[in-house]
Formats: sequence, structure tokens, C-alpha cells
Amino acid sequence: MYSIGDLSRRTGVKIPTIRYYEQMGLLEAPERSEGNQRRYEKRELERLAFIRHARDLGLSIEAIRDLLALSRHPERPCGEADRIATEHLASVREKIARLRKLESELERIVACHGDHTIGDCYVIRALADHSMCGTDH
Amino acid sequence: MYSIGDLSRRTGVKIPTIRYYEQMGLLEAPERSEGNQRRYEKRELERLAFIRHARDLGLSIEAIRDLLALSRHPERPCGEADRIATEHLASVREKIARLRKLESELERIVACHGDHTIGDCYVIRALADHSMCGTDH
DNA sequence: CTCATATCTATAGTCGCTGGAGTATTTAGA
DNA sequence: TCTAAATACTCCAGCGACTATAGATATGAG
Repeated sequence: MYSIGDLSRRTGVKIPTIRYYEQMGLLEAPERSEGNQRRYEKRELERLAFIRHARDLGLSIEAIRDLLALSRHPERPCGEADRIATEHLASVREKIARLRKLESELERIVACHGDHTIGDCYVIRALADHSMCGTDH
Repeated sequence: MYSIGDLSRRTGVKIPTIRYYEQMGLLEAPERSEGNQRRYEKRELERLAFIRHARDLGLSIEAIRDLLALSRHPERPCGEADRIATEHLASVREKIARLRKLESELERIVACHGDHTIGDCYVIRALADHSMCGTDH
């Protein structure tokens, strides 16, 4: 039996976050001690580790809920789980692409090295005038 | 003179967002019509375009407030503006690095192509078992 | 038994918007 | 000039994924 603090230490998920996951339906309401404190089994520790890992990968609470529901039916085909992960991969790739554009624009903006005044600062001018941009964000 | 709707159309910033920026102190409270509607000058249109651009680049409201404050003192040295942009560039680069790790892990996870059951699905197993990861997130 | 530590619930705050309700104003056409 | 449509007003609630606080209660070691 683990207390909520044990779970927190073992998974690196903060205590209020564990309670939040319970509220969101990712973790089932666990048994309670005489004095109403949460008491978890190993199964729930593993489940929380799963959630943690999926969150680290950036999956939404919603997506994780779906994956957890799927994992309760090991006999079904896994196309759906594959779809969730594949879609997420696509969105990660999109984010990377967008951030790369920002990176290159910021690089150009930052090329001015601060040894003059605001009046002719490239950072300020570039932000004021969108037409100075190379890309099409 | 522009109405709030004109500003919105010309900058692509939604009307409630413009009011929000005013509340957050990025835009000054503009003049009002007889009937209490906001009426903007060209200056404010330009200022909103600046804000929009900076937000597109991912700068926080806080950072933008600082840049706007700086731009009101064109005689000062611009080291501070440079610092804000440079710091932001660093954080964009960090995000890209993190996302690339996720990308490669998701690629490995997704390699299973959905033609079997949940019980032996690599997506589900990989999420449950962190030790299957190559990287150290 | 005492006391420090841990946990409980409920609620509010974070960021950057976004949307709705209900009311008032502006503007274009008949 | 009148009316109807479009626009704008304020205020407040909600999003996602937590995080933090307050004030009360429970647990475990000495």
C-alpha cells in the first residue's frame, strides 16, 4: 500500500497533480485509510507511471484517457492506439517546423548587438515592421 | 479614426483580444465616441501590429510590455531589448531540442502498425514501460 | 502521548486568450 | 427620417494542465 506521497516520490508527479488526475478520470478513486487518506496498490503506481510518461511526451489528458480506456480491452485491435500516437507525432513535427521559422527570424532580429540606442535598435524596428520578415508566419 | 472592428480586421487580432491587451496595459485606453465606443488613431494601429508580431514570435505579454516601455525612450541604449530577444531565442532553441527528442521517441513507438491487438501493442507497452526509451526525458 | 510531518477538502490563481449574455450604439438603405 | 442590421459595450465564465493556499485532520516515530 502506498500513500499519495509515496506515489509522488516514486513517479515524480506532484501530489496535487495526482489528485487532479483522479478528478479528471485518469486514475480511479483509490481505497481510503480509516482516516480518509488515499491508499494505492502497485497497479495504480504503474498506471500513474504510464500517465507521467505519456504527459512527458506531450499527449493531452484527453488522449491519455483514450489510451487508458483502450488498454482495458487487450483483445481489441490496436489501430486506434496507433492512430493517437501517429497524430501526436504529426503535431510534434508541426510544432518543430513552426519553431524553426521563429528561430531563424529571431536570429536575424538579434543580430544587432546592443551597442546603440533604442531609436535605431533592430529588435524594436523588426517587431514594429512585419515587412522586414523573411518568412510568412 | 478606427473602430475596434477596423483594428481587428487590419491586424488579425480578435476584438476581445484587443480589449484584453488594453486591460493588460499593452494598449492605452483610447478615446471614446459619444456612445462610448473605442476610437483609435493610426499610432495605436501600429502599436497593435507590433504586439501581434511579437506574440506570433512567442514573446510573453510581460516581455512585450517591457519592449513597449523601452520603445518610449529612443535615446537609451538598446542592450535591454537585445537581451529580451536573445533570451527568447534561447528558449525557442530549447523547445526545439526537447521536441526533437520527443519526435524520435514517438517515431520508434509508432513503428508498430496497428495490425494486431492492444494486448501486444507497442504503443501501449512503450508508454507503460519507461525503460524502453532510448532518451532520458 | 506528543509532536512533526503528511494528508485532507475546497477554492483561487496561472497564461493568453475566447465566447456568451444582455444591452446600447452606429450606419446604411428605403 | 425611420428602421433594421451590424457593430460595440461590459461583465463574467471557461479552456488546459496544473499549482498554491488555508484551515482542518490523520499518521507514525520517539
